[in-house]
Amino acid sequence: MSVRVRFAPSPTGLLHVGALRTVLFDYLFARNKGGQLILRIEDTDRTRYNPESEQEFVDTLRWVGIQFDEGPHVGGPHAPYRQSERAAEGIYAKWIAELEAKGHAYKAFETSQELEEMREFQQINKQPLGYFGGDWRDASPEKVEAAIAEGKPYVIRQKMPRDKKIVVQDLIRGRIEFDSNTLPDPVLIKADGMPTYHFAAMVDDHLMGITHVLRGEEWISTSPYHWTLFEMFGWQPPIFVHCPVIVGKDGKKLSKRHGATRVLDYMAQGYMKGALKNFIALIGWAPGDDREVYEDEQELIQAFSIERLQPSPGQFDMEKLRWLNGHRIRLMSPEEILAEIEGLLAEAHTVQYWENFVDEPMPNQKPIDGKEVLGKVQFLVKRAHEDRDYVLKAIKEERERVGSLVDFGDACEFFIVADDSLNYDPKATAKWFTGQAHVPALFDFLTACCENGTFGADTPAEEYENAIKDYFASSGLDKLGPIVHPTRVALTGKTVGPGLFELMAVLGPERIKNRVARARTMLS
RNA sequence: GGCCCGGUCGUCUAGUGGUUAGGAUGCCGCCCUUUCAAGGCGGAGGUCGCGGGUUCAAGUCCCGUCCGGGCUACCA
Repeated sequence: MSVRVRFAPSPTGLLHVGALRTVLFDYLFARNKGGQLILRIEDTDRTRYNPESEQEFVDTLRWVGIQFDEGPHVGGPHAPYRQSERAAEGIYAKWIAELEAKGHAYKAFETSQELEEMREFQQINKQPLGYFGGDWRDASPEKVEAAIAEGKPYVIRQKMPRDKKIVVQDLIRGRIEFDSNTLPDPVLIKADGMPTYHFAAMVDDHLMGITHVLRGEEWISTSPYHWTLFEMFGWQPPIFVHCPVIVGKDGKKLSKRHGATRVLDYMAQGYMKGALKNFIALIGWAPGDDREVYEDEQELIQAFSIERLQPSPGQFDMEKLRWLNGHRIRLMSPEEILAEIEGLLAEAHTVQYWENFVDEPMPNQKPIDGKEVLGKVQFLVKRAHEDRDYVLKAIKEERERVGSLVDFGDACEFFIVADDSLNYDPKATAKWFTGQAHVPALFDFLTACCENGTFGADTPAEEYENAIKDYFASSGLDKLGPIVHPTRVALTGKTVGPGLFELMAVLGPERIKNRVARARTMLS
């Protein structure tokens, strides 16, 4: 039988990295097995429903490049794929009626206040918490009829078996045993007529022919309800796969204080979908050999095996993500990198993210100005429209020292900025300009080279190197540093960056001349 | 409290009775070099949560224990 898996988010908020990992596993598994991936929207809780949420899922999944074979936006043989719409079609009503007829479900008429009091009583008397039958599990038909006739609101509960060992099979943990006497009767249909997750998800999983249910491990404790529901209907249960959670640096569930949790925020920060997916797949899964870089997604799909999922929770290590992202950038051509940066800026969320960015600066770090970060990347793209070849050369030189796409904004800035608005780092000028007697002559030499054609428009880096080393030989200096460093500061305003000769070849004589002239005015 | 799940270098992990416990990241050093990186090479870092057992042999099997986490809603 063909593998069918589903991603079934509840549209209550944003799509975070934990959920991404679950869909990723769904996706990798489905593609590896040549099966189908289904999107189902679990919008049965009207109180928590967030109308923008579904769009968030669609945007995020589109960005990461996970496509569904069936779902609300692509249709399919089991439509509709939103549970609110399925409820309206009477799907759940039909199946709950069958369950009641079989005696596996019953109506319960307690008010929420009565349930509250019951819980308090249980707490005080150290009894197991939960609804184990109350007045209604074994109520006579007449009593139930009377309550209905009175118009009392009710829920429908699952009549859990008693004195029974319930064994749930989990693919990565094996048998999980529960004593049915510790399991209260869960609500299947709420007073508003809507099904709970426990009911709707299982009915749909069966109806949609789902073979493997991948979900977070927080569902383990409710899995015996789900398992027995399948037994009550006489349906073949799917294979349950409870994925471990992703936690933050302190071992607690990943939250805002660990950094971004929203998947789209990683996009905005310049992490590429391929790197993110590669990284996230490796939390809780490993191929078994020592491989961990998958440049080609097809290879990741091929390597993926659901049996190799791990049961223990994993931490989200930003440093490693950054490394993987940078590694991937280095594998790309400047053209590909520029295209990625342009694509990134075309995403509305990127702009929104940086414009509203509020940094929580670490103890002794200067805060990040989101608008400045964005501005630099936007400037890079703007300059790319004006002079694409030039910007590509700058990207090529800076490719070695970035961890994310947005880093190029700052890294390439000195290349693309107008000569008269280049920023000079005061510490750099203080170190290499002031009190350096040989620097004026050096600047004269550089200017002369620009004017006499030694530095031409197409002069390669090696010739810049030869010219400067010749000058060094005749200068009487014993180290190349005093020549190279002031030149670097004059041309870039910084002490760090690409190789001097390479960056000179990119800048060309015009810019070199202008910048040296400006630097000269800063000599004191 | 009850019921479940988990526990190998800081982190992600390999490992299914016999390995000097391997790889990656991060950290440190060396090489390269005009700087910062990148890259190459090397190093430190693990009494496999702890305690018992089984066995000639245990990270691997069994029991206990501790710690962490989840659930205990008419939320998912």
